Amino acid sequence: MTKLSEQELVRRENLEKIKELGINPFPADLYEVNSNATEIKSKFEEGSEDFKDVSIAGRLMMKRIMGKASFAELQDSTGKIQLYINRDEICPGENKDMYNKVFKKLLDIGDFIGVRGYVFKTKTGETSIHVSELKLLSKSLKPLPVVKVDAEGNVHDAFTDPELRYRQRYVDLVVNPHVREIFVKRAKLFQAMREFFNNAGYLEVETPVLQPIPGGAAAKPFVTHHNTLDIPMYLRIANELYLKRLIVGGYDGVYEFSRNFRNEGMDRTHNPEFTAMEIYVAYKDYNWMMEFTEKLLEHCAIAVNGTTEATFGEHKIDFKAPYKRVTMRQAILDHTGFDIKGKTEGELYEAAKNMGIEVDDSMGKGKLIDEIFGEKCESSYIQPTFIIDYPKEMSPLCKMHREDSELTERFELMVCGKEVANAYSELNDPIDQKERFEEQLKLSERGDEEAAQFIDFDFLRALEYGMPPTSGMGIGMDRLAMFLTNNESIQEVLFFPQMKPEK
RNA sequence: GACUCGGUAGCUCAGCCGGUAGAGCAACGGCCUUUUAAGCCGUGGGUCCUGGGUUCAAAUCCCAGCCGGGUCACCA
Repeated sequence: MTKLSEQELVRRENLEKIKELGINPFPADLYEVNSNATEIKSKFEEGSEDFKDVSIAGRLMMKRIMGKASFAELQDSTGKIQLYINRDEICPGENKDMYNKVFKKLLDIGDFIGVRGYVFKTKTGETSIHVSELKLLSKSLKPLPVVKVDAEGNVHDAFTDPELRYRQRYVDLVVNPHVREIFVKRAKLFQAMREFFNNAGYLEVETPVLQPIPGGAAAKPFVTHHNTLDIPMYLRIANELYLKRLIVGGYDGVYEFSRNFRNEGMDRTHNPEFTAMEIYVAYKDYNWMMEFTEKLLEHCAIAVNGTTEATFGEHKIDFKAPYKRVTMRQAILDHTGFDIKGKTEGELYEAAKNMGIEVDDSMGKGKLIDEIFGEKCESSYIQPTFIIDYPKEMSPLCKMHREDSELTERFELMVCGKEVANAYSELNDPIDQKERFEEQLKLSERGDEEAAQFIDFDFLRALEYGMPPTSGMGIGMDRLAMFLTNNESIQEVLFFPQMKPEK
C-alpha cells in the first residue's frame, strides 16, 4: 500500500467527520432525478413555469465559496450546470452545519451529490439551479485533476498524459468531455450499422471466439488450452469461415461484430484485440457489395456526425456515395508506369526491386504486387476509393475473376491511404478452395509468415454440401471509428487499450 | 524489435551550463450573499521513475533498467 498523499488524508478525515455528523457518505437508497444538466440549460427560459422543481445528481466539480452563499458546478452524464447555494435556504433552521460544515468544508471535488431546487438565470446570464436541498450520494477519496475552461473556451491544465489517461480511463472520462463524446459516437456507429443491416433483412449472429483452428485470416493467434478436452484452443483472428458455414446453412444474410485477437505488434493503428464487422449475403457479388458498402458508410457517417463529411488530421473526407473504383493494375500503372498484367514472378521481382522495394525469395507473385501497391500507391487514396481485382495468390478465400483467371473478385476500400473494408465474391468451389489452402501451406513453409498455416477441413466439408454465390465484406470498426471521430490513434477509440501492467 | 522524445507536488509544467527543489491550479486556515479560469491574505505539501557510476556536491552529467509517446520495421 502506497503512502497516502496530503489530499487523500484530508479526504479521509472529511469522510470521518461526515459520519460523525450522522450522515451516511455512501447511502444505499436511490436518488430520484427528473432532469439533467443539458436539458435544463438548453430548454430553460426565464419567466417560464418549467423547471420550478428540478432534481438532478452528479459529481461536484467546482466550489466558489463567497461567505454565506456559494456557486458550485455539478456534472452529470450530459454535462455541467452551475448551482447557487445559499446558507439560509439549505439550512432554514438554527443548525447551519449542512452549509458551514458539510458543503463548505467536507464536500470535495468529485463527490457525488443530489440537488433539488428551481432553475433561474444569474445576473450574468448563467442558467443555474437555486438549491433548496442538497444530499451527499457518494464520497470521493482521491482528488481528480481540475480542468478549467475560460470564457473563450480555452482549456487550462488539461489532463493530457496519455499513460495516465489510458490506465485510468475513468478519470479521463470524468474530466475530458470530448473523450466521453468519442465513445458516444462509437456507439452511434455500431447502432447505425446494425440498423442498416437489420433493415436490409440480415441476421445478427454469434460465432465461436474460442476456435480449434484459427482461420479466415493469416495472423499469429493467441493460444490457450482447454483442460477437459486437453487440446489447444485459439482466440479467433477472424470469424469469416463460421459466417460462411451459416450461409451454407441457408440464411440469406448474416453479420457479426467480431472481437478478434492477433498476437502481433502494437502501434497507433493496432491493438491486440480489435473489432471487425463481417457480413455475408447470398446470391450477391462484389459489385453489389461495393454499392451496398458505400451506401452503408454514407448512412453511418450521417448517423455519427450528421453529415457525410469528416475531418481526419489534415484531410477532409466525404463519405457520400458513390466512391471511385480503381483496379489494382490501373493503380500501379498510374503511380509507377509499370503494367503488372501478364508479368511472370521474375519480372515482378525485378520491377519491385528497381522501385526500391525490399524483396526476398519468399515472395510470390501476389505478395510482390501487394508490396508494390502498398509502397507506391496506397497512401495516395485519400477520399474513399475502392481498389478492385486483386491478384489471386494473395486472396485464398476469394472467387476467381469472371474475366481474368490471374485475378480475384475482391475490393478493398481505402480512406486516407488506409484499408477500411475488404470484400470478395466469395470462393464457393470446394475443390478450388482446397487447392488454395494447400498453396497457402506451401507459401507458409517457404517462409511467408502471412500465409495461413492451417487447413480447416470442416469448412471444406461445408462447401462440399454447397454454398450459394455469396459476397462478403469486412470492416475494421476501430479504424472506421477513428475516421469518424478524427482520432489518429486506435487507443483513443478503445476504452481500455492494451498496456503493459503497472510495476 | 530499432531509433527518438519524455517521466519533478493530486494535475499541467519550469528548473537540466552540477551548489538548500519552483510556479499555476488543487489542498489547508481566514474574509466575502449573484460568482464563473471568482477574488484577497496566509500556510503546508516531493522516493525529482528505479538502480549503479563520476564528483567535495547530482533532479541536472554518464551507464543500465522500467513505463509511456512518436517514427520506422512488422501487420490479409
